[in-house]
Amino acid sequence: MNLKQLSQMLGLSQTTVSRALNGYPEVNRETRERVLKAVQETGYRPNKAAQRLATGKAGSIGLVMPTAPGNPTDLHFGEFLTGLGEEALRHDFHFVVTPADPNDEVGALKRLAVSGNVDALFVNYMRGHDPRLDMLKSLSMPFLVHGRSIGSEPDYPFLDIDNEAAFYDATKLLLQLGHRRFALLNGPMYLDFAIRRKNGVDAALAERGLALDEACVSHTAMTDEQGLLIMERILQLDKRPTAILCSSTVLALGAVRAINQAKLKLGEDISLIAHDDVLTLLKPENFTVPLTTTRSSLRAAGVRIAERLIAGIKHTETFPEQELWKTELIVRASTGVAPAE
Amino acid sequence: MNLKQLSQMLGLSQTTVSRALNGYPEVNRETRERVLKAVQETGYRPNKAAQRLATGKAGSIGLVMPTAPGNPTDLHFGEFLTGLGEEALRHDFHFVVTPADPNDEVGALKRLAVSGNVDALFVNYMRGHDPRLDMLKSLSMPFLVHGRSIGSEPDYPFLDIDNEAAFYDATKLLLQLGHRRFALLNGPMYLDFAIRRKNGVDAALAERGLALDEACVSHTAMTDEQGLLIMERILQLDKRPTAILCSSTVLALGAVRAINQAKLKLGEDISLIAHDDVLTLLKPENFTVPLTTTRSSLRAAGVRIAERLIAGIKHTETFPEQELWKTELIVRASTGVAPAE
DNA sequence: TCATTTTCTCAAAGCGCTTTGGCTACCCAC
DNA sequence: GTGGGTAGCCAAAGCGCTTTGAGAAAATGA
Repeated sequence: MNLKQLSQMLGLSQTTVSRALNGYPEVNRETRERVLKAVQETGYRPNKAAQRLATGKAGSIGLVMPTAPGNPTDLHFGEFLTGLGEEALRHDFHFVVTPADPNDEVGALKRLAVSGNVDALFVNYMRGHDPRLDMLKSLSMPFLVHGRSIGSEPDYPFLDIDNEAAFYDATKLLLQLGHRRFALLNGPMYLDFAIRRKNGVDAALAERGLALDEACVSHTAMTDEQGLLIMERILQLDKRPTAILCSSTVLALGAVRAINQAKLKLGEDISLIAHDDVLTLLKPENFTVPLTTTRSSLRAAGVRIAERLIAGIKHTETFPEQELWKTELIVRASTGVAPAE
Repeated sequence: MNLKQLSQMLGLSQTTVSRALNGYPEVNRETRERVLKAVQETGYRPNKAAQRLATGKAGSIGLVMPTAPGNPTDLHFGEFLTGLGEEALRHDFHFVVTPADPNDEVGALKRLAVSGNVDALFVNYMRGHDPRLDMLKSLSMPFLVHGRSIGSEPDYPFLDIDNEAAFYDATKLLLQLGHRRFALLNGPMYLDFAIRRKNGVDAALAERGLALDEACVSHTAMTDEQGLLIMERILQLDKRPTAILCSSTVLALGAVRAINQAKLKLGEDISLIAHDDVLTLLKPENFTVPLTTTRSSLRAAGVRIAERLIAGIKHTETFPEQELWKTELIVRASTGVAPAE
């Protein structure tokens, strides 16, 4: 069933039927009702590809899903997607998800953009001096960045959390509790958020004339396995740190396991603060010793980003183009006074 | 840059350029190379919507993502999506993901199908007597079901794991270890896999003249919170079960927490077997007491399903239309001899 | 009453691609 | 030298929709 058939059935022109469906004013009320009724009965749905071709709009948001054989599933991605979906649902939007090798994200994004089946693009996993930014700016298509790109002119629309402040505050808290030796379990070094978080830690330590020991800083994928491995290594250091900062509760999961295995008491022998993306599965309060965290909901970010992208497509974007969310520092039992030397 | 411009630039007709690009034989080798070079230089990409309209094919797989405000993110969905993506990447396919309220999956699926921007459909979270099946069969579009639908004629293409056998075997093992009182922490009752798993347990118990106590069977969302709650309740029963079966390691995560809190020893005071979807984050071997599991990789299923769907679209499907994967029963430390009465 | 506006409808063009069917050379064989 | 075959190219139709520009009918104003 297509427009032609439907209009023949009704004895109307395609024009009129199309207008009736799209809410144009120049259609008689009776006629419109007749059309709507016929649509109900026949179950007619306009062909999206044709609509897209004719209008240039398709009600869809494009995004690249980094994936490679063997790579672990990213919990954070799923949580974020849930947020996007929640909002897209309200507007009858859908996503076009292009899987891409993490090393070819710029290529994948370009293909997606020129393919002509998305109205807007979204990018995340931002890197320092991210090459995708120039490409996005050259396109005449709305886009939104989750995160930022240190080293690039901040003249693009983004939503980010204040990673530097989050880790500055967390470090400050630990300093106040008397800790002097710190470790940082961070995400991959090339990612923007990892850079900023480290900057936050560095800044807070510098104020006290302290610095991170290189042996106590790691930049890895954010899996619990990595957390375990690195923490095991760190715990074997001569002068082991008493304060641990983790870039994700997923890393913390492994780190805590290592701490337990070493028979150390979390919150007494060793303190830990993790960044909490509010992952459904991994609640910091559900750890045997509830974790102190810096918190910011990834899912909420997804909702907000979908909201802004859709507004951008409909040209109703009135929100500020750049948002920086503060994180909350929530103190639970994994932080305590530094043990005596 | 579109076909018309490109062909004018080359002094060729659109036909010839199109043919050159799509590998048709009736194009001179020289001409083809000239075209390919021009494509390189101009960065021309065919408009997908137009291609779709002209050919009816779009290189995309449609799927519905169940989501509702407040609903927890489903870890299993993400893991599966990773698998789909991994395979789609190899064939330059993408997904069109429509978020939908879990109560309107059939409607969402229909919209997706008639929208004309997917070549094939995929459905999961199958229910008993699933209403989507009739709809799918009436469509002339390839589709594939992950799971099955008990109560419906099995005349549709599917990939499923042998849930009944998995839980039959697991129960059998526990029986052999001397257990007599069982509990089952299952997924939602209306879902096919939950029904079959319960059937498996029932069958194994029946062989010994035993049966599940209704108070020891739960049907809930598969979150760790639910696992905790239910396990806490079960542990307070007068004659508490000594053997626990869990439909997911996520449920087991909560259940184990309850067991620990009750100061019971897993594998001694109480035994537990969980189904392991091989979630990246939740490895059964990483539990404090490694879990005995029935294992089948959700991600591998994703890869396989993408493979079959794409083959179906390209009309090269030669695989069996219906696949039933066996699960592995892997014994670790969470199962032990039943405690003396 | 006629001119003018308003209301409703339509035919046709166009979005960017693929594909059908036809056309022109050119070659070969008899 | 004619007929048939093949290689290589093209014009035009068509996919299903939206939108432009225009026209007929009805309503309005003087």
